[in-house]
Amino acid sequence: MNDISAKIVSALKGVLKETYDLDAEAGILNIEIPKDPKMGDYSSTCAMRLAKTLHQNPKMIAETVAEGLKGKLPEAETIEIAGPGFINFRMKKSALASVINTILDAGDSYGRNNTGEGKRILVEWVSANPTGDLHCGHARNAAWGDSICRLLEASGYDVLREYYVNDAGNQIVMLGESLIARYFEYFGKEYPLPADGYHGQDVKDIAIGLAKQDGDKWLTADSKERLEYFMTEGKERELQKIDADLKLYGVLIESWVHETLFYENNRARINACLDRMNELNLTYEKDGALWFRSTEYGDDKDRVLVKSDGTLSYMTPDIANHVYKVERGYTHLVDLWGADHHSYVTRMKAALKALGYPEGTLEVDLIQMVRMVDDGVEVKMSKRTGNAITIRELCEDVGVDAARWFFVSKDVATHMDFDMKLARSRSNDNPVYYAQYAYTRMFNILHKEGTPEFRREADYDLLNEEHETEMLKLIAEFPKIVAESAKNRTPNRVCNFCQQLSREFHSYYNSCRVSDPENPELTNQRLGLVSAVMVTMKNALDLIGVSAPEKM
RNA sequence: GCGCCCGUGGCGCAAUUGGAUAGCGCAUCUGAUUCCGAAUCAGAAGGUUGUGGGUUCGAUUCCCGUCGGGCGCGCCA
Repeated sequence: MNDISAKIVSALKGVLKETYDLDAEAGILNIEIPKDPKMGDYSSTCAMRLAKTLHQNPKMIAETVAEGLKGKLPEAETIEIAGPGFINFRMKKSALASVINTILDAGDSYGRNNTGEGKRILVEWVSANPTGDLHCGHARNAAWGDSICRLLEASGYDVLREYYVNDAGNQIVMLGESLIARYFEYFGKEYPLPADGYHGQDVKDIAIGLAKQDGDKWLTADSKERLEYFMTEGKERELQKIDADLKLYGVLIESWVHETLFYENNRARINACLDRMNELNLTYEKDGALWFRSTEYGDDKDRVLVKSDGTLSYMTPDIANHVYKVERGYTHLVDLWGADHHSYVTRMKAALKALGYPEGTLEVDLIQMVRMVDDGVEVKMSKRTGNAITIRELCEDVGVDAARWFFVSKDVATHMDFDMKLARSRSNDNPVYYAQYAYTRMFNILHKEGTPEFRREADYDLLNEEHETEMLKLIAEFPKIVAESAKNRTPNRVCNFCQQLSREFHSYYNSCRVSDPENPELTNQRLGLVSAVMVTMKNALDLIGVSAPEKM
């Protein structure tokens, strides 16, 4: 909500109270920008929304409300009724332009809002097994999650960015065995490489690194001790690479929670969960295994917690993981999982519900599959390594900005083809550059030799072009867009916003000259507008992890 | 078979969360640089929102059916 629409809302609220003795809720008073600017700058649908409760024709309500608004909204130039009961407001130019100073005062923090204040939210994402490099399937997850965190932070939430490291399962044993095999190979010795082990070049490289660092002492070492060592080293080195690749990709993780944490002290945290579940009569024994009665909480079958051989199913430590999040004071949990794990959502929600946490504690965004396509052909493997294309390769190939824009601009609920040829192209086909080019154009205007220095004004009354009005309305919407994108976790809307603002600006640039020596007054006001648009654009791009270049 | 997700111009995506004549890019056609960078702009053409019903002032959006595509239905992780 910006200053202007806030004023409209409060005026409407007052009138509804006076004439109908009605305390209208926020949803009813929602202010919109009409698609067609001819309708007005802002519009309210409250008359239509109230038709039922007031038992009146929406058009009549609209007329009554418009009548009541007379003299109460000095910022409005005209208030008109249209269609089935829209109330359309055309604002005075100076009222719309007041947002310029608001933005220039706020600077980097323009767009920040307090809609999430007091809410503690833990976002867990990426969470790939530390057994290999992150590939482009993870890249969609990583970009989306990071943008969600940026949006939540900008909206005042207390956010923790977390990565869950699956380092307790059999896959780490396989990693250790695979490394040992490659280590032996380096010294020309035989050691069986497990069939379901890791055969890629990346694992080989780690083994070679260890061989160079430690020499051949592990060839003859105690086998148990050796496996322990290669597992730990392998995991650590894989995690370092993952961390480095995420940083390269502009993704920040603050907290790494290892699955092994829950196994510490004889499974202390896991057993505490299991004890709680037993006490609540949520479990039973069958065929030598311990089961969770998840069907009583909406699942289609009961799930095994402790297998008949005494080891734990994947879910069990993960329940402890989620309990641990809540224990640290996070009341809202968000997980980003691959869509192939969708059945797991019901299971985990069931567990949390059964343990007594309120409904809605956990929300899961499922990320649909990505196909990498280059020039119309699906690319399954990287030519260089024989494995899936890694995030690092993707960044080197198409650039961080293009990669992140492409992944964030499409709703993760839809299947996606990532067009590498398009992402790579430095041409007008590529939507990233459209937005970035708008930014460099603005920068150029302001920093061109001979452009006078902008002086802040009390009133910007000369900005009468239609494009100017449209841009003012758009940049005024930005904090609302940030707030809603954070709440709904839809960073793709920020991409749309960047596109829209760029389009408006490019169009303006071609129809009006900003810097006009003949008219210093108008020039100064336009410089103010361009500065404000520039601040907004930079902040918007930052939310999706895309840079705002001054030169291209 | 059951469950979850997705169907919007030729292609890729939007649509202010139920609002007005469904928008944008690519591709196609026509134009625009003596002037802040043409990685740009202006215009034309292109649609029964997969399909059939329902809910209401109003549906791309919500509900039910149906068709098509993807994914999942382990004491794997």
